[in-house]
Amino acid sequence: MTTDPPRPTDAELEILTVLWNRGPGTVRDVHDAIAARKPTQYTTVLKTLQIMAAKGLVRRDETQRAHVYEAALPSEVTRRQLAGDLLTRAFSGSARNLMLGALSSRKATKKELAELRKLLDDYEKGTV
Amino acid sequence: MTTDPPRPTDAELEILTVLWNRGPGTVRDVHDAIAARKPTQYTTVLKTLQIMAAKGLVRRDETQRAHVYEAALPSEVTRRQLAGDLLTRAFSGSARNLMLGALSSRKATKKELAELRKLLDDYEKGTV
DNA sequence: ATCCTACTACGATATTCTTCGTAGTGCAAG
DNA sequence: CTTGCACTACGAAGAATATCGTAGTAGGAT
Repeated sequence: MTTDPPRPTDAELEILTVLWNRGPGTVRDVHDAIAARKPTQYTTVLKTLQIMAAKGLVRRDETQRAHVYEAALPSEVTRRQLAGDLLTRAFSGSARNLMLGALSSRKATKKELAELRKLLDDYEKGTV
Repeated sequence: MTTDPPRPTDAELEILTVLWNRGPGTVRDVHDAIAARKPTQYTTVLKTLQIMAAKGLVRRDETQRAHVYEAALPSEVTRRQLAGDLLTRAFSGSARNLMLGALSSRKATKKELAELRKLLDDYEKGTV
């Protein structure tokens, strides 16, 4: 039995987001995506990806000279972990209060509220 | 204009939770609450509270020999910050997906789902 | 006055996080 | 073959985190 990968750090989550959005990619791919938004050295991304591989957060395919990295877990699983973690640590398990915090952190559109209602319905039906 | 206090760390959040639940208290108070759940040295809590005071996460009343600490911000504000932060960093701003993550991290009761629906209604009415 | 206890202050350590520079290597172009 | 480039490996350093031990002090009890 292997242990679950630990909760990703901020920098790691940023990289995971790129891998989730674009699918598996090389360090170059990830770096380009991140450097487009903030100045970052190539080797910083490389090193972080190596650490993430050691932690089991990403898998690495070394058959090519430029290794190809892939998120070890689908975004849903990691997100569930993060949401559940915050729910426990900061909200004493109250989903209601977590949602309230999220909603009040910024304006929610009517469309989003409708989505949320539908989600509750689907959840109750077991559709999701 | 003062800067907002930074996002609390795990250990800091644990202490804030005690202060939110019990109101202002001494290091002794906080330590007793935490040590009841996991072995922790008194001075660890003391040191962390001192650091938190320096960061502005808590306020300190030194008029008594045993200083009295108080959360600098109400739980709602810090929680909003944390929820908003996770919403942005891990969920690309999708409240729907954050809620899905929270719900799927553990079973939700019928009562809780009702609470959530009511929250959406209240939010739409501006009641909350 | 002396002693004991509870308290604060603070240094120190180990670990993690984040970033970056340097060194080494394989490969393709000339 | 030689050169240059893109890539990996890795050490290092600085900041943040988390924990604990020691030293010093205030104040009440004897």
